[in-house]
Amino acid sequence: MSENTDPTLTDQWLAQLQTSGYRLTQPLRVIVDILVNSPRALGPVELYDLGRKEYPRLGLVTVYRTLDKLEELGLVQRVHQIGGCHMYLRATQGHEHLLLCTRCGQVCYFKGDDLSALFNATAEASGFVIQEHWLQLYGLCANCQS
Amino acid sequence: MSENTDPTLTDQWLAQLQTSGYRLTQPLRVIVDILVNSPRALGPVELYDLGRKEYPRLGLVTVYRTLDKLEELGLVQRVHQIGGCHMYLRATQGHEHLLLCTRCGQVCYFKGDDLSALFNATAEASGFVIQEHWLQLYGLCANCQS
DNA sequence: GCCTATAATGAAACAGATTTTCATTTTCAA
DNA sequence: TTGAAAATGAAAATCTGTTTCATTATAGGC
Ligand SMILES: [Mn+2]
Ligand SMILES: [Mn+2]
Ligand SMILES: [Zn+2]
Ligand SMILES: [Zn+2]
Repeated sequence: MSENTDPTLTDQWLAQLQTSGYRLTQPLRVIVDILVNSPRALGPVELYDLGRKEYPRLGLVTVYRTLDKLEELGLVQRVHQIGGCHMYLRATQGHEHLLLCTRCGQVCYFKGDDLSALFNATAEASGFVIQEHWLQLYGLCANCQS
Repeated sequence: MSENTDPTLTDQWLAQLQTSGYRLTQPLRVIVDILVNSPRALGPVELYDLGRKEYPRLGLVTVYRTLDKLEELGLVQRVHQIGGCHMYLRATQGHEHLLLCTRCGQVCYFKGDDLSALFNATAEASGFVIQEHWLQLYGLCANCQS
């Protein structure tokens, strides 16, 4: 196990996985522990490399399968990268959005956007019925500003 | 050439490509014409199939290379799909965002979001300097509501 | 604690998307 | 018109992600 700075959240995830009918295996525990404690989004291969430090015979296939389970349960979400494919990150809680550091990848969760006026105006102008919105901010974290 | 409903914009793109040092080839013209006139985002293979109707010996590699050029010049942008890889679309002009139909893919460009209050509050709370934002709305277009 | 049904794993093969290589063709400025 | 250089397209290579299947680990019943 790594330093496990947040055992409570790890346990919550494991409990939810078990409740949902999944078995708690060693590879699963390792992957959950890494994701819960990561300050930034991780790609499958990154997660695989980190995971093998804890559990050397981990397979990349298991990483993909575990990410699918966690995404299905809403515990992680995809973060789309500007260039290519996406990475995974602890999901936002309720109505939160992401603020990502463009230099180090540090992620910050925020809430408090009220876009209803914009939605109404846009719906009226376009004739669309608006169902969802997707908002993400980019910037420099406190560390990376120097 | 297809029906070419907007020759002016096609010409603008070609002029900008030429100014940037690119040669105006037949495959390039075909791809630009399709993208300028598309009402929805297209994937590379879709674009390839459409392109071959106009220019049968078009290669898929050329589609990829042309999309790179157009993206580099800011003429097209990627649209991230919920599941996997992205598609390409005429880029927004200035400060516009996208509203996409979840059923037929129809795209609508809109402007008028004022998120400055949110940016200020979030910057203060997080210590980040905010550089960019990414906002995309999803809904049902007028046609798809029935 | 031991046993067993079955879920989960990982190696290998497969599939799909994108990139690289390289010989040939096309563009465009002289 | 000509030729240097850019662009093209076929084929091979690379990278991601998925499927298959034999083996292993888990959880629940004893
Ligand atoms: Mn919101
Ligand atoms: Mn994406
Ligand atoms: Zn940073
Ligand atoms: Zn529609």
